[in-house]
Amino acid sequence: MPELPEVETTRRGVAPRVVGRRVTAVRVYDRRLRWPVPADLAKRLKGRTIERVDRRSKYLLFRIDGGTLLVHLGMTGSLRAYSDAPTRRAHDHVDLVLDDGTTLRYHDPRRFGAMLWIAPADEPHPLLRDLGPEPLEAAFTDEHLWHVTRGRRAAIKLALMDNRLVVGVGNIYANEALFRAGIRPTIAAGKLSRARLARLAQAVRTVLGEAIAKGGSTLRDYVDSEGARGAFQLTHYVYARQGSPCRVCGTPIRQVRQGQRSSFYCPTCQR
DNA sequence: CCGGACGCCTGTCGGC
DNA sequence: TGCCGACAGGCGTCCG
Repeated sequence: MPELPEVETTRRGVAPRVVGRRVTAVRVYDRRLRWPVPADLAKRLKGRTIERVDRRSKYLLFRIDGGTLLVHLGMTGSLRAYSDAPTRRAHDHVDLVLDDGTTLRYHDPRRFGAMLWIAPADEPHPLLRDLGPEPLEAAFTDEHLWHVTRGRRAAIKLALMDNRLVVGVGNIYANEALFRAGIRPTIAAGKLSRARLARLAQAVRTVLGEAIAKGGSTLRDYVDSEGARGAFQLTHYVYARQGSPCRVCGTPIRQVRQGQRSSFYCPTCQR
């Protein structure tokens, strides 16, 4: 589900609801996420204040005095802040209750997400240690993308989705960025010229930026911290549009498999 | 090191 | 109507 724009939208929605608040109760309904929710999570959090909410890649990092609560939304996860939480429904797994009565609820049908505690002694955490640059920060330069793709025979789309090269770009936005850059997803990364990679880096920035502005993409499950769906899916050029006419030239969009995932491209606009 | 495939899990959809 | 396989916003892990 959530790629960088959806996680960032969640962060922006959640932060003002939780920062400065003290955790008064923790309810774990189901510990069976990607890794078990720590048995002592309540002990770590209760009585502590949430000081900040950061994002690194697709991880949400709740900075709390004494450590960090790491939350990943996996494919189908969502975090919602309720002033008046309804009774627990199917796939609601964890509640954090705050001192003003707000309930921060983690919901995830497929349970590919995670909720972990990072103590200061665990830093740098293995999940965060080897991540590449943030695509919307200065470290993600044309030069960087060129450098890390030299000698790579893997397809450019798979390279874009490799978190060691650049983070946050999942299946939707990899496809959309490649369309905007006019690059076929199947081309070997190492064969692309500096100029084409510069165009791709720019496409990644603009696609992610526009998606954040529209609250992300909602295909099925994703909702933001207030329960609202994203709108960016309405402007997808290729993702899930196989057989439909390209919005630019009218050629039917093609679908292929790469690395067990679907790729979509316009055979005319992308070479 | 690199590249590719496999699970993890539930829900949905299309074909028979 | 029911059953069955394929597929879905991710990613750590294992294999060659």
